[in-house]
Amino acid sequence: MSTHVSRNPRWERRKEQRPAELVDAALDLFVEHGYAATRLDDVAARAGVSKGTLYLYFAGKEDLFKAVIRETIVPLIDERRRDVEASEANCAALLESYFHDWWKHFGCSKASGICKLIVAEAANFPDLARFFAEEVVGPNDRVLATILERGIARGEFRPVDVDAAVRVWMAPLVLKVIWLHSVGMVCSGPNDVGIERFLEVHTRLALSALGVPPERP
Amino acid sequence: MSTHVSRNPRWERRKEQRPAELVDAALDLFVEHGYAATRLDDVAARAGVSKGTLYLYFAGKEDLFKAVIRETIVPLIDERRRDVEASEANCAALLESYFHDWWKHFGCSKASGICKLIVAEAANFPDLARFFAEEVVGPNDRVLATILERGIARGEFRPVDVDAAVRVWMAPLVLKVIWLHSVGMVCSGPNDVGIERFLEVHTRLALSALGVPPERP
Amino acid sequence: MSTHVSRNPRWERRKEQRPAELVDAALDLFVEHGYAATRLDDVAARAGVSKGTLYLYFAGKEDLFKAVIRETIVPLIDERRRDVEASEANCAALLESYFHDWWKHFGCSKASGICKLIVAEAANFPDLARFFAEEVVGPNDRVLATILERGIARGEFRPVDVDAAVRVWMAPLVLKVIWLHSVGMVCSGPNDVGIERFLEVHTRLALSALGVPPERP
Amino acid sequence: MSTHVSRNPRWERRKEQRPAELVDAALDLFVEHGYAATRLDDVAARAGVSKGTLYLYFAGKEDLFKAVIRETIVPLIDERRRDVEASEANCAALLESYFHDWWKHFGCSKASGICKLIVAEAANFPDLARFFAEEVVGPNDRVLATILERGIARGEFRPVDVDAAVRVWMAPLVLKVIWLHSVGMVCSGPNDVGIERFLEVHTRLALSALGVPPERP
DNA sequence: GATGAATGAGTCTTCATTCAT
DNA sequence: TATGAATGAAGACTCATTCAT
Repeated sequence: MSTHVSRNPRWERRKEQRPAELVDAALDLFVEHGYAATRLDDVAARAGVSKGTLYLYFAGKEDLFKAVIRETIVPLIDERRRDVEASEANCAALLESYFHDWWKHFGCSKASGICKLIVAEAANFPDLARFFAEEVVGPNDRVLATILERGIARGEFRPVDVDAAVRVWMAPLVLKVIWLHSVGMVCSGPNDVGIERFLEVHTRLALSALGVPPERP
Repeated sequence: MSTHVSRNPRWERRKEQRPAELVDAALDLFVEHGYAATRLDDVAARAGVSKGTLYLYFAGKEDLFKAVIRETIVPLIDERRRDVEASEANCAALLESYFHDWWKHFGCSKASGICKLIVAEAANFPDLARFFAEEVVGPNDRVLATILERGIARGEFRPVDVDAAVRVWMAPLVLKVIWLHSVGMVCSGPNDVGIERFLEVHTRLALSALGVPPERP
Repeated sequence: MSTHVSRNPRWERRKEQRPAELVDAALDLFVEHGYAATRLDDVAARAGVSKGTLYLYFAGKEDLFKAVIRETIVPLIDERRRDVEASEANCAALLESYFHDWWKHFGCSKASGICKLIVAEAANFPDLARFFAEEVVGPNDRVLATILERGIARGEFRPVDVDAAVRVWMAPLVLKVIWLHSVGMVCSGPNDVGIERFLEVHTRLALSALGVPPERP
Repeated sequence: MSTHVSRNPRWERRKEQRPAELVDAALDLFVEHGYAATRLDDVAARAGVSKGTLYLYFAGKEDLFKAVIRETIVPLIDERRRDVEASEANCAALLESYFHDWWKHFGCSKASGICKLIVAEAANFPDLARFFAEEVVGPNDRVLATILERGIARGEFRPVDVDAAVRVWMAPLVLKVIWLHSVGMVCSGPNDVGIERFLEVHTRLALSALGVPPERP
């Protein structure tokens, strides 16, 4: 094993890791400053490479942006879907764990900052917004819809308008995410409610509306 | 009461209206394109003045942006509070009309675009975000909380965690507003639900959770 | 009359002259360095304005380039055509004066540097090449063709293939122009021939080929 | 005769051919796009090597460009001179075949693109322009001068100013070459004349001017 | 020798801001 | 007051050149 210590070579060859490192750096900066206010120089610097290197891996700013979405969000949605498909719990428990897992695996991850980003930049980058709506929002809604449909079919839930209910019940989670990555970053909001209590109440209200009485342990 | 007779009333009135016209034009463009992508050239053009004139009334882009937020949002909050304070209906009806009125007077107005703006630019304008949280979100939440507290106190509603429920139940409306001003502008989302049906379902689910059975006509 | 001497105002307002000044500066630099090697910064500097000002009058580099052609060459061609149409000399004299005038008004002007430019950049800016071929080369050739056709019709010239002869007889002038703006700029060519003698010989050879015997004074 | 047995003949031959292959690829691209618009990446790719390899053989873009000019043009000049020196035809026939051969061996070859290159880049590469003027234009003109002088000396041609006539009569061929590699690449020019007819007419007009009557077969 | 990942200076272009008129 | 011509700093992107492998 060589004990040779390299004397600060001007750069290092890391073809494999570079894209992921760049996407990672870009995620941080895009989420923090928004799309327009993020300079590619800074992304490169944070990834520890020069501006030019970035262009070896991505065609430009928009391409990088798309890569960020593809690499960071889409896998998380898939994961969520697989979890629910594999679950054999009763539907009330499944709904509860869905909300909690959604938060645990996505909501409180860095990647959730993308939601704010998309909302902020949709008008200027319609392609990205459409991509996000189709690849993220649609599939994600489908997972919750599956739970509701299953519960209603089994008689565990009172019948509801599933499509509308999905939007209504995803909203608190999504807006919480958006809030935390925007206003929540600069001030503790008025009557801020801790996430645990928030999820608890949200779940309880939804189950009540579905006709599931509170458990008494 | 002034006895001053203006020599050129039309022109002077104009002068007093200028700032409002500029704020109006700026609101449209900021909502549509976001802060960074909005050019002052375009704001001036839409207001029918030259770019230089804009600088007679505002110190710069930031100042204009802040004016837009402050001038546009504050009046709406006041209006919302007065409406609810004046109501004397029963609480279920009051809740229902609150959601519908919120939409009718704010959600579908041009001003609701501010929500998206704040979220998108919170990181770059922290003081505005704080202002918004304190002056808009807080008071607005308070109105809904009042309704819930009154309903619970009167025994019309089952007891709930009011603060948390307020956040949960405002979220669908707020996110809808944000969505319509962003992704909704460039594509019809997946399982899009019309606003009427959306409000209906939302109200019904909330009332169910509050233990109010559906009316039978 | 004011004796006030302005103390170096940071800039001067010259809406009318600016475009012409910029086109002028651009002509110099484009001819000297070619299209790609000319920096807009330098064009602006030579015109005495800042880089930004250039963009007030031209959409970009290519637009500026087109303007240079339009403003500097096209008028000269028109002038040539009007001269010939108005002439009432015999055709031999007309041909001779055409060659000399072409040189005097165009060949030795700064504008003739465009010929080299077009040739050099045609591949990268096909639009410009086509524009030049249609607006400059075609009309210019037509003028010479008119002279030849008139001479042949009147029996002053021996019949020749007019279209081909036009290309053959314009070539020495055009190539001379191209040469002087390229190789001729950096060295006095081998067996360089002064322009007067060159025109003389060219005219004489052409007239000989057309069957016009040399004058004996 | 070397007794050295190369261990890997194919690979070694390759090594010796590399520079020529690179020059060849560069000629194509320089002629097609000009100096500035040609990327070394593309040159390397066309030669089937990596960009780095190019730098093993040439100091940089300029060096490669100079190599292209020098390597490509010199052999052609020599060839042209030898051809004419060897001819024993009468001078009218010799002149005719000179024009046609010039076209056949040089004008329609890839190498003729150099003419356009030199013209386009003379200002940026003055030493190349001088080299071209001395090593190419001079010797080439000399050949035509030789023909004219011989014809006049033998009484086959009417006396003319040989130096000037040489420039006049080379011009149509050279300009044709330049045109075909520039404007001709992107549009069929106005009153375009096929090369055969062009050469025919050019030769006929020159011979007429030299007092050689058309042949009657 | 050969490779191609990495570099960074250089250029076009945009737009908030200034200021002579 | 109002104008809009002029400014210049800033950022995306390119590509000749270098150098670790």
